[in-house]
Order: sequence, then C-alpha cells, then structure tokens
Amino acid sequence: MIDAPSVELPRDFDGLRALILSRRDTLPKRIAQVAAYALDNPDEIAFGTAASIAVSSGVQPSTLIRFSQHLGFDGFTSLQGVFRERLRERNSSYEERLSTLRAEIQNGADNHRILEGFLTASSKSLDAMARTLDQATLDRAIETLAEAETIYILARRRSYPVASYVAYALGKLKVRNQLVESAAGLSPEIVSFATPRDVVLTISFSPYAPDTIEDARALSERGVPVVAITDSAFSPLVQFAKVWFEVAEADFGGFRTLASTMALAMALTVGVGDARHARSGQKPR
Amino acid sequence: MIDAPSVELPRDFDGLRALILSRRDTLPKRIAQVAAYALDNPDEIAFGTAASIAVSSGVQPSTLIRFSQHLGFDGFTSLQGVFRERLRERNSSYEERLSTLRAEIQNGADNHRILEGFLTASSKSLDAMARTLDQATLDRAIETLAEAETIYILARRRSYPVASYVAYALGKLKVRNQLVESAAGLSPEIVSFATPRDVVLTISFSPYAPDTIEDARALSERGVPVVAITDSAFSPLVQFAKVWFEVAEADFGGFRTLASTMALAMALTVGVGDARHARSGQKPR
DNA sequence: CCTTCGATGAAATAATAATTCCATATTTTA
DNA sequence: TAAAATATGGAATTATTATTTCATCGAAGG
Repeated sequence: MIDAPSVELPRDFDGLRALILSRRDTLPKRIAQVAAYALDNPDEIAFGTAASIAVSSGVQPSTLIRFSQHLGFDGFTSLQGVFRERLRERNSSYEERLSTLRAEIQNGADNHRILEGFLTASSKSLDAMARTLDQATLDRAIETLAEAETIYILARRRSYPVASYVAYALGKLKVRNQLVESAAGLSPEIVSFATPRDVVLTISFSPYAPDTIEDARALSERGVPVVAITDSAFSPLVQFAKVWFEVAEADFGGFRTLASTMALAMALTVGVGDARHARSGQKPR
Repeated sequence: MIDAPSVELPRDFDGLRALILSRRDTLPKRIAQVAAYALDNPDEIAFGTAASIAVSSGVQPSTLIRFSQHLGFDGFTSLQGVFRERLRERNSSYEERLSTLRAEIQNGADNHRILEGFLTASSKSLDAMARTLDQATLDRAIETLAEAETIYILARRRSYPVASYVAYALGKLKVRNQLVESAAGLSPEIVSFATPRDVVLTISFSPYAPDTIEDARALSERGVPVVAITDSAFSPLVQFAKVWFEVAEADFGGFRTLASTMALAMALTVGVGDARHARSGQKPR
C-alpha cells in the first residue's frame, strides 16, 4: 500500500503542479513520465480515459492509478477532477471569476490573486470590446485622423499612459502629432496653434479631468475635429466630438484596466499609419 | 427510428448552437428542455455523465440520447465530444486566429481586423502571463518595493506608458515615487538622490533604451535594489536586477501589445499599496 | 552473489456509464 | 372522438472504464 502524503491534497491545478514539481526527483521513472505528460497535456488528462492517456503517455493504465495515489488521491478519477476543474474555472464567466478573486483577497491579500484579478479584468474588457465596438465608427475615426495635418493628443491622469503610447507609436510611423502634456498650463499655447485641418484625439474617463475637457472644448470651438475615447454616452466629450468611442473597462480592486483602450489606441494608430501610406501611394504595411 | 437531419453534423460548438436554435420550435418538450439546459450549461455537458446531466436538467438519461440523436449524432458520447472540443479550442487558438487576421490584412487593410488583431494579441499575452508568471517572484518584487522609501520608476519609449501609469497609481495610493522622465538628461540629477533605502522599478524591452539601462546600472552600483520587467533572460537588466520578470507580449502588425505588462504593473502597484497599509497597521484594502 | 523491496506490465474484476427496449402517456390528425 | 403516431419514463442490457491483483523485473543493500 502506498503512503498518503503528509501534506493535504491540492484542490486546484496550481497546487497540484506545485506538488508534482516538488516531488519531481523522488518519483519512480514511469510515474515521473506520467507526471511530465500530465503537466504538458493537462487537457488530455481532463478528458481522456485512463486507457487513452496510458497509450499517449506510453505507460500502462495502472500506472495512472499509481501516479494518482502517489500524490495522495484515492484514484485516477479524483485526480482527473482537478484537471477538469481547471478547465471549468477558466471558462466560468469573468464576472464570477472576479468575484471569487475579490472574495479570496478579502481574507489577506495574496499577490498572485491580485495579478490574476487584473489579468481577468483585462481579458473581460478585451472581450467586451470585441463584441461591442462598431466597425463604422472605427472607420470614420481612422479616416478623420488620417486627414489631419497634426494630430493633437489630449489626455490626463489615468488616460495619459494611453496618450503617451499613441504619441510614441505615431512618431515611429512618421505621423505628425503633438502630445498635450503639462498640468502646468502650457497647453493653452499649444492649443492655439491648432487649425481646422488638424484633428484632436482625446481620451478621458469618469471622473473626467477638467483640463482635458476644456482643452477639447476650446479646440472644438475653433473648428478642430475631435475624436474621443470615453466611457459613457453622457461623457462631456460626446457633446462636441465628431466621432466617439464608448469603452467599458472592467476594474479590479478599484483600479480600472486599460487593456481595451490600449488595444483601440493601437488599432487607431496603425490604421492611421496604413491609411497615410495608402494615400501617399505606398503599399500598405 | 429517427431521421438524420439533412444538414451535416456541426463539428464545432458555434455550429451546434446555431443548429439547436434553428430547431428550437420543432423540438419535443423534454428534448427542448435538454437543449436549453445544454446551451446554458455547456460545461456540465462537457464534464457530466448522461445520468448526472439527466438529474440536473430534470429528464431521464434516455432523453439525453434522444436529444443527441435528434441532432444527428449517433449517441450522447459524440455530442459530448463537441462540448469538450469547445473547452479545448479556447485554450490554444490564439496563434491560429492571429495568422488568419494577418493574412486577411494582407489583402487591403480592414480597420476592424486590425483592432481584432490587437485584441487577440492582448488576450494571448494575458493568457501567457497567467500561465507562466511565478508567484514567488511576484511576492519578492512586491516585498522589495514595499520597503522602499522612494520608488524610482525608469522606462523610456514603448515602456514609458506603463511607467507613467505606475507613477500615477502609486501617487493615488500615497506611495512616494519618482518618475524618471526626460530623454534630455535631467535624470543624472534625480538619480543622484537615490539611496540604498530606495528601490528602482525599471521596465525595458528589446531593443533596450540605452538611457534606461545606464540609469538602472548606475543606481544599482550605488546599492539601490532594482526590480525589472523585461522580455528575456538575456536582457541587460537581468545582470543587476534583484528581482526580474520575464514578460512575453504578443505582437500584431509589428507592434507588441502592453496588456500583460500593464496588468503586472497594476498588480505590483496595488500589491505595494496593500503591503504598505498592512505594515502601517491599517487593515488591508 | 544473493536477498529484499519497490516498480512495472498485463490481465482479471468490479464499478460505472451509455444505450436499448418496452410499456405507458401524450399529442396529432382524420 | 377514435386511431395513429410520437414522446416519455423506467428498467434491463450492453459497453466502457477504473481499479485490483498478481507475476515478473530490476535496483539497492548486505
């Protein structure tokens, strides 16, 4: 008979992997072979039968049982449960997953859970954008931006990282642009250079930074078309934007992600770059 | 005997769902009940047994067989295969999807495809991080950062947006930090203020910005611990980093995403905030 | 070199699950 | 409303799968 391990059974896949890795060197050859196969092909373990896994991992079915028992499970079936649970977890709705993670964090902050939370929230945001974003709006925005002599990029605080990325990427694509930075009041001067042949790209989420709104309004009143990325149809930016995107970012621990805003910004940037090249007779990238 | 449907069997889940929905109104009551249950609880179908599903959907096991046969499958097992395939697919198709999108874009740039490309690349990056990131490294990084008097944040070019986000978020959490900006050479002065009781958080990807590397090296030589986010074990940052993360970002159209770097940065930030609060005797967030 | 003990393979057995069958109920249609 | 066709429940059957057993192998220790 095989000794049960002194540590308790791992209930989730991460724990199981840790357990396997910690024993890696003490496992008998065939068992180790199965262990390696299991970590490399978790889906196979989740769905296969003892016999089918035995074939594809090159051992006998009974070795699967022994492997399971070595780890302290009472049979292959309960080991398999962990592999199945993993697939379930992964596909359970984002909302569900997030609330699980939030709950887990309540009882002492586990850093890994925090990371998982942001990863999940980011994925959720990306999914939401893939489902909701309107193609025609995207085309109009890119068309508008591609016609600009200079693209003025306007964002503060939480949105500022996105703006700085766009400025950097447009620069690499040789598209003239001006990042409107300073909270310190330089912006009025920069703003006064803009003409109706330029375009403003502004990014602002609730609570909207007053500077951003005012700059955008000022530019709009001078006839400069505004392309806006914001989070609601009630955003002040919507009033004077020529084209606007509504982006719903998920949050975790009170911090909203930037994943889908960032992806949209990248798409706008590359789209503008392509349109410019096409226009100037070059072949598209 | 039951007629096979004239349309061929759906091989993937989407096709199956379409088939079910198209027949919704012509299905017998119990069969329809199972159909509704199956679409609402696909994971149950994937993992359950005919008997267990029968119980939770409130029918007889034989009805599951009939349901399967109504749709043209030859039994419950082959229907279940489609539900299982769905769970498998989800985990391994980013690469495939991206190459499809890349190919589509070759023949004339479709803006919506570009966006999809960035969304997919971002998701892929997030998934990769969820699978690979080491918990212990994360804990050490947060612990190191939480002990800092001041956190110096060092990043240029493509990584700069991440740094600016971290600076903003740390500020909101009342954690003292200094964003080392200017390409213009202000940094030597800022750098000279740092002491071994401070910590540097630096972010740099190939091709590594020379300024970032030099600043990080200079600080490290003065005894300031370095936490690095980079893209390879061969990154110059690795040599003198106390803790370092290897982050693999997917790219689309030559532009690498920042999704997982950003999520990691958020987790670090919030983790540090929590650790600080815990340390100062407050209850964690 | 022999002994012992854990590891392994293969087949037997037990458990579980899918499928079929048939009696009964329900709906449809003439 | 009667007859036919279809659907359903429940149990019996068949198939599949996990698990156990046992003989053999191979390495470690004396």
